[in-house]
Amino acid sequence: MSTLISSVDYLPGISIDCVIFGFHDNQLKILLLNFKSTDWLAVPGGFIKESENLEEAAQRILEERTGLTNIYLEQFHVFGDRNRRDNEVMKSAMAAGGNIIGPDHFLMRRFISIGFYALIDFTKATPTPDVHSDTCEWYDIKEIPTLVYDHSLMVTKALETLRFFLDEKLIGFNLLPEVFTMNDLQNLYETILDKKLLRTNFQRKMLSLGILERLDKKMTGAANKAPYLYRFTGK
Amino acid sequence: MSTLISSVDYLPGISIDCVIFGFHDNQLKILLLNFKSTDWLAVPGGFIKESENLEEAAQRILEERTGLTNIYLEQFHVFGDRNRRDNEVMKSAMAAGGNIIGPDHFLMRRFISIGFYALIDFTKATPTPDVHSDTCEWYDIKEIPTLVYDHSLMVTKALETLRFFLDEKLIGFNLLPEVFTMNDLQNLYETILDKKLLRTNFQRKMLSLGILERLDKKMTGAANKAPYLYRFTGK
DNA sequence: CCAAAAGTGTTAAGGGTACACCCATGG
DNA sequence: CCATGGGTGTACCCTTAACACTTTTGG
Repeated sequence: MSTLISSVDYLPGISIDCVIFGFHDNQLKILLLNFKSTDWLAVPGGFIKESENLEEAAQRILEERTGLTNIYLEQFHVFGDRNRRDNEVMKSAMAAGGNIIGPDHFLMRRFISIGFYALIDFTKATPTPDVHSDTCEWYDIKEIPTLVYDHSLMVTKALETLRFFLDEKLIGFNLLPEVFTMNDLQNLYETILDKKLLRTNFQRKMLSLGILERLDKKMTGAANKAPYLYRFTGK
Repeated sequence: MSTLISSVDYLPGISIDCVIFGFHDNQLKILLLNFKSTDWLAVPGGFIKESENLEEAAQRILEERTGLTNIYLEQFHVFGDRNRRDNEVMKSAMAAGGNIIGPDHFLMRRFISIGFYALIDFTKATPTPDVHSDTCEWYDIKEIPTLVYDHSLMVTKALETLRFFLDEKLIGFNLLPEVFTMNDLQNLYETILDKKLLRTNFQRKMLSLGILERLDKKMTGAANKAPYLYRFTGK
C-alpha cells in the first residue's frame, strides 16, 4: 500500500504551509517536520480538498501532519514565485521515502502555496510525525536550520505578521493558563517581540486595553508582594 | 476562431483578480468589466502562466483585460471559499459570449483567487475591454453595483488595505503630477479616506514624513497667497 | 526590618487635534 | 484695503517612556 499522494484527491498546483509558533516559559519555537529519511526540514504543509474551505484545509493539514487538533490558523501571504520549489528536492525526498515519481507526476508541477500561521503553547501539544516524516519537533526560533524551498522566507514573514498583530490576536491564541499574572503576560510579549519592556508601563498598557479582569491575589510563598491574577474577558 | 480559454496555457484552479482604484479630482473609482453580452460586472481577472511569477501574471492580466500597462500591483488576500463562485454565472456568461462549455471544462472547476490591488490616476489610462467584455469602465466607489461571485468582498478588503497603507505606498502610486500643491495632496487623502482632514495639521504631518521637497511658489492668478509646489523626493 | 517583587505616581517628550493668527495675492 | 486661501504658532490632550516611590510578602 503506497502512501503516495495522488492528484485525484486534491486541488492541483496549490498547497498550504503552516508556520506554527509555540510559546512557553520565555521560549518561542516553531514546529518543523523532516522529509522521511532525509535531513531536509520544512514547515507542515499539504493540499486542499475539493470540499474544503481554505481555513478548514489548513486545520486538517496541520492535524494530519503533526497531530495538532483544533488550532485556529490565519492566512498571511501567498508564495508563488516560479522557482520557489526545487523539484530535485521533492524527487529525492520521495525516493528516500520509497516512492519513485516521474517528471510528469502531480508533485513535480509548479505549486503556489498559501501561508497560514498560528501561535500555541508548545507544552499543550504533542506533535507526532506523519508517514512522510521521521521527526516532528519544536525548534527554537533563534536556532532555525536552513529549510527547504522558500520555507525560511515563510517563517520570517509569518513572524513579522505575528509581531505586528500581537495585541489584537492575543486572546484567541490561548497561550496562557486560565488565570495568569501580569508577569506571565509580559514574558510572553518579551519573548515574541524579542525585546525587554518596562514592567510598570507594560502593566498600564495591558490594563488600558480593557481585555483583562483582575481576580484575587496569588500567594506564591515567595518573600515578596503577591501579584494579582488576571483573566481575559474575551469582550 | 474561438476565444475560449484552455487549461493547457494556465495553472489550473488558480486565478488572479485585480482591484484597480483610480483617483482624480476628488473622485475615487474602481475599474470594472462586464461579461460579454451580460450585465454581470467583475474586477479584471485571469490566470497564471507556467513561466510567470505572481506579480508578473497580475500585470499581464491587467494589461490583457483592460489595456493598462506597467501598473505595479500588490497582493492583499486570497479568496478560496468553496462556494465563492457560482458556476451557473460562468456557464451563462460563456454561453452569452458564444461558447458552450460542459460541466468538466477547466472553467467549471473550483478556483482560488489571489487578490491584487493598485491605485492610479484614472485620467492617465484609457481602459479598453478585451474580447470577453463589452465594457471596461470606471465606477465611482460610492456607486458600485453588485458584482459577480465574491468580487464585492474583494473590493471591500482591497479598500481597507489601501487606506491602511496609504502613507507608505503613496510615492509609488504616481497619482499626482510631477509637482503639486499641498492642497492637491490633501484632496487625494480626503478622497481615499473618505473624510475631511484639517488643512493646517495635514501640512505638518506630510512635511514630517520627510518625503516632500519644497519648490518655488505657484502663481495661480487667483486673489490669494500663492502655494508652494512640492515634489516627492523618493528617498 | 530587610530583600524582592508588585503596584502606583510623576515627570518629560512626542504626536495628534483644534483653532488663532499672520502672510501673500489680485481685484 | 479687502476677500481669499496658504503658512505658522500655540494650547490642549493623550500616549509613551523613564524612573521614583510605596506596598506587600516571608524570612
